[in-house]
Amino acid sequence: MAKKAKEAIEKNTSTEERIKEAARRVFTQKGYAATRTRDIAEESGLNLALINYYFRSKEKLFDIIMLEHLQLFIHSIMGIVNDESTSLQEKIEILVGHYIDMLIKNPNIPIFLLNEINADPKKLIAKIGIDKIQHGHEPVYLMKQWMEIAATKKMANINPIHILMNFVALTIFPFVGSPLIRNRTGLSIEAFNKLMEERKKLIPIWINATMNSALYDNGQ
Amino acid sequence: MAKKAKEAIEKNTSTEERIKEAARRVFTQKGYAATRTRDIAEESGLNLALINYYFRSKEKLFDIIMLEHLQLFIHSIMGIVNDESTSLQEKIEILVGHYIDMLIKNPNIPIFLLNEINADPKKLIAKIGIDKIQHGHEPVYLMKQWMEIAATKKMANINPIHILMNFVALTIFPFVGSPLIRNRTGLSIEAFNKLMEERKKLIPIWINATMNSALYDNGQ
DNA sequence: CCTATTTTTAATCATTTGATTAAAATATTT
DNA sequence: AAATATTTTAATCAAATGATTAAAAATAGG
Repeated sequence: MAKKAKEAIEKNTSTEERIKEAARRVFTQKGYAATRTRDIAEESGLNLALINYYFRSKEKLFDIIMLEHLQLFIHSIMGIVNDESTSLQEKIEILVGHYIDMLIKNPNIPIFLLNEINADPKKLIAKIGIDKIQHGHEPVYLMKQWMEIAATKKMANINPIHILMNFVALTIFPFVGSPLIRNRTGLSIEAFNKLMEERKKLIPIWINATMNSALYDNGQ
Repeated sequence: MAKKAKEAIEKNTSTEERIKEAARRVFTQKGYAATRTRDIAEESGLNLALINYYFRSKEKLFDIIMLEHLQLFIHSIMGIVNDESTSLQEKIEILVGHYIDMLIKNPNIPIFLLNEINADPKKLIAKIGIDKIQHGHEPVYLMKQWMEIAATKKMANINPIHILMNFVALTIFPFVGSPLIRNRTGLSIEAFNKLMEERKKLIPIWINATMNSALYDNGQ
């Protein structure tokens, strides 16, 4: 372990970490199939053989990046959805804010994840058991609150999956469609991000509106 | 042109068409980078060399499929958005119905398109000029109607891009996230499609609700 | 400073993959 | 049916690509 100490000291620039950072950028941008190990070597400025020296194979390195991304998406919100001190409405506001902040920093993670999941759903589920993403299986407190409100008939008589889909769609889709949206509208990245900031406030209002509107419009 | 006549007769099963059909399936499922010309040969049950014989290269064949998909998405709705006999509200209902029907038949086209656009936005715009998708540049009638309603202050004081994003997100995103949604909820394809059918009616209501709700909630 | 260990490098390997070719098979024309 | 044109096949090529190796360089420990 000659270099272990050195790595610990200058952790930020250890060879292993530099490869991972480069791999994260390239894999996330281009996807697994379009990424060459040589792209990662070039992006990191390191020798090609070091990738296999540190990570054994392209696939093993990819799995690490994929797991990181999945955790960033799911693990990071567990504290929010299980917080017993916030209301459902507050949780929605906090979640939207959390995700939009994260997506402004990492705008191409959603399309990366969705594409890789689509490429081979079974393989991904099998390889990266949900256990590794979700810590434990405690029932999510958010769900409990949801059920309570649904029971009081304050919520419209529609499948809650619709509301969940709407939440995810309204929050994440703009980033998935960002290249197309920006091309068609001529928006700069800054202008686009400003719109996303606006959505932090708008989406919770919209979610509210959709839940209530269906209550009336659906009844007839 | 010895076989041209034969092709014309049994158009459905001409070699060229069989390759294109196989290519459509494989490219749409796996994307350009992950697709091997051998996959297409195997899927079509035809000899590998025939792909190059009929289409010169993998890339040329891919371009054809990509153009078809883009047209399916954009060209097919031109009649709807330019119809002067329908109201804005009616147009939204018709568009949602049109897209959901199309997406139930072709559920993995959106993730395919979004991924390829993301992979290299400039290349795609350059290669397949918008001209080929959009016939002419007549101002879309839907836009005119939109502006009129916006001018009468019937619409909330938010950037119309938000509403457009919401429309696309609510309609398309569930299909993009389908593998994940179905895995997490345990829904069968049939049950999932039934939910999508429900959304034909729900999304126009929601779009309406979001436009109006923001009017009030945003004012303070 | 010397030795052992770890890390890095350049060269190379074995497959994979897009594409080509020449011959065989099939269809069309006369 | 013979001659011609077209389509299909099997074999092969050249480049790209993931991975390995042996030697060189750098580092750590005594």
